[in-house]
Amino acid sequence: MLDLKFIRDNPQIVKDAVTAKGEKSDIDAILKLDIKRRELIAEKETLEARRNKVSKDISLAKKQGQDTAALVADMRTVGDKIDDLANQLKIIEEGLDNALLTVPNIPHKSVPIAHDESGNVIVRYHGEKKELSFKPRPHWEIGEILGALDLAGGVKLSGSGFYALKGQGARLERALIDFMLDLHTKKQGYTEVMIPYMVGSQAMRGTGQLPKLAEDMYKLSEEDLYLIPTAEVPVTNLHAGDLLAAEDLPIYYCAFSPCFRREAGSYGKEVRGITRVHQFHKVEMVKIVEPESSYDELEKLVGDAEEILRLLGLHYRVNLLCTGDLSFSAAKCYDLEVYVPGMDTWLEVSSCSNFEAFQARRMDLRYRPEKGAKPVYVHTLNGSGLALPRTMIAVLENYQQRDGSVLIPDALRPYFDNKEILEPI
RNA sequence: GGAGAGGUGGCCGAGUGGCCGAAGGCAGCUGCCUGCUAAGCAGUUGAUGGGGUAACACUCAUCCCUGGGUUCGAAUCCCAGCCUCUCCGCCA
Repeated sequence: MLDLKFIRDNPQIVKDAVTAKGEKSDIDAILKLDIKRRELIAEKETLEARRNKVSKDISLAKKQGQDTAALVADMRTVGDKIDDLANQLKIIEEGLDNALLTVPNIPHKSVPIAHDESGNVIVRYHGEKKELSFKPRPHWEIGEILGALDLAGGVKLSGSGFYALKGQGARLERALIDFMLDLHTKKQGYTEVMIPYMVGSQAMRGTGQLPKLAEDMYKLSEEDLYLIPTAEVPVTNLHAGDLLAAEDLPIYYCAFSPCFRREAGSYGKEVRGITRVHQFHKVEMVKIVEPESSYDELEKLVGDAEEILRLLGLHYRVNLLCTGDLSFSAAKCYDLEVYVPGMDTWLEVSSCSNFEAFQARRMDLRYRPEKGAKPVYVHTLNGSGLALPRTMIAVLENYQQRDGSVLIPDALRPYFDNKEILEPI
């Protein structure tokens, strides 16, 4: 959510941002509502001031035994008018709030302006494609050979878009999770948290999933609860409504969680295997920082995610998203994409974003820069570190051998009983 | 799920339907004082929104869990909901 005052003072900047992100949001309507709102406030408060004064007069007059019937009757009509104005104001403010929730965040100056993903900029590559002396298999074939992946089992249980891991596959995922969490907590300074996997609509609104992405989430019919699409939601909202002290910042959290996504409207090319599924695991990093440092923190965050890929020996690239590809809430975002030879494509395994004060304002998360100073909204960031299915794909497809066995990356072996290789079963 | 208690400022905590934005304490800030530190003394310190200002100042309104209601007037009375705690039941 943007500051209403900012929109009032910089309507053109906001309109440009709406256009650049390809969103629909009627800024002029917001400005009109804002004017109407302030008119109503002025009118209502004038009457309230009068009522407050006269009510005191009534109190005094009564003590002196004077007749107050006329004043009371008068105030009754004033009270009715105030109620009427309050009702009008409520309607206007509800409209205004709803409209404000549809205004996207403004892209940072360093974000390239373009309509679609063709405007994204690859800022760097790491490593290079593995030279394989045979035709690489896609991960679903490797998973079959290893007895690691049970696609049919997932479908049987829950329908398309669900899968099961078995044996070496399940074990490999557990090793990856442990490896990532250890790196974040022991080396990179993150505090591990475990959080609920269902959250209320207010939390979803806080991080910006609602109202826009309601169709992409699973919702319980009996309660006001949604299954989380990412740990970003509960972890960031842990501090919703808080007023933090300067020395509390920066806060670095990491969390392992399942993620649930309806992927409404997605179709086609990615249905094979486990690149796009309704439920998957992810390790997520969340940062709550002071505004001045948030862009430095974003670069560090990307570096922390990259470190995982480097330690796993994977070939990847860093993609700076252009305005048209940037999500609703983000001001700037880098995607990490890893090369997978079996599918011969780049897979997005991490998305690292700076939301500036956009989420903080929605969830009312502030801090006091120094003693006695006014509270200020913090900046929030998050990044995957990493999404598990695609990391699995990357390991399987990049470390596969001619016979279908898969070498375990060195960094992972301590987390996998010092095993070196996954053998066909 | 059943029975009771309670939800007040950064934190703890008092509160009679009208001089309550709210006592008191802690923490914070500003002075003073003690050769450091601790203690002590005096003063000061809420948020949000409107108006106002170059910016302050100033000013008005709202806010005592949330939402309704009663009243000229509600932190205070009534209703509903949410949450916390204690006891009981059930349970991985």
